[in-house]
Amino acid sequence: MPDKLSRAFYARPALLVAPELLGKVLVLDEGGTRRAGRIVEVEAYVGEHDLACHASKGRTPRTDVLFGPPARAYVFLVYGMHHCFNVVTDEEGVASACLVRGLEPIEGIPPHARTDGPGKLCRAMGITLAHNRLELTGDTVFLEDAPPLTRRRIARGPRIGVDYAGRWARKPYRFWERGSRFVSKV
DNA sequence: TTATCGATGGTA
DNA sequence: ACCATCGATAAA
Repeated sequence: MPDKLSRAFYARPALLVAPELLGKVLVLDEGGTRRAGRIVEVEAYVGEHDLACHASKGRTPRTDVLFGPPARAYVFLVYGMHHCFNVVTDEEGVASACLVRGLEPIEGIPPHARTDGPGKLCRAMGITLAHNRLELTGDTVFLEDAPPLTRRRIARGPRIGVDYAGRWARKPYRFWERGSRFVSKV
């Protein structure tokens, strides 16, 4: 049984955590059901000054969890129907997170469910607002350790869907496993 | 109390 | 290219 990622793993800058998340295993364990997938695509949202980060709108009931301690889930709803799952990173007070955008199914995911996109993977895993703010050091939602990807297997580019964020939209804060078919289509 | 707007995805 | 659909947010 692999180790659960500790608080210390998350308590670092999002840009450092993001590429290291590749290859790690996201697990949802509820009511006797265990669903798991290997992370193949992530984006870093680095703080209040990052105009693409929800925290740039200030500390509100929604963004509060981003300002809190690391190792918590940040789940939000976009377009009224799609959930997106993030892990909160860095020290308490630094409102940063990593968005998981692609998963390679490992366990408990329905055979035809797709996991190549932030909304799709949440549907496949059964992640909803009910999981928002949960401690990733707990036993319901967490990440399991796995060997890091070699640098040559990691590709990097601008984040998706944040064109409104000006120069922040162009920063290469998206990381994915080169060649994986579970990376979101754009 | 009401209006605006998405860190998307499915269909055409 | 269009649009479904709803919570958060800001304006009124």
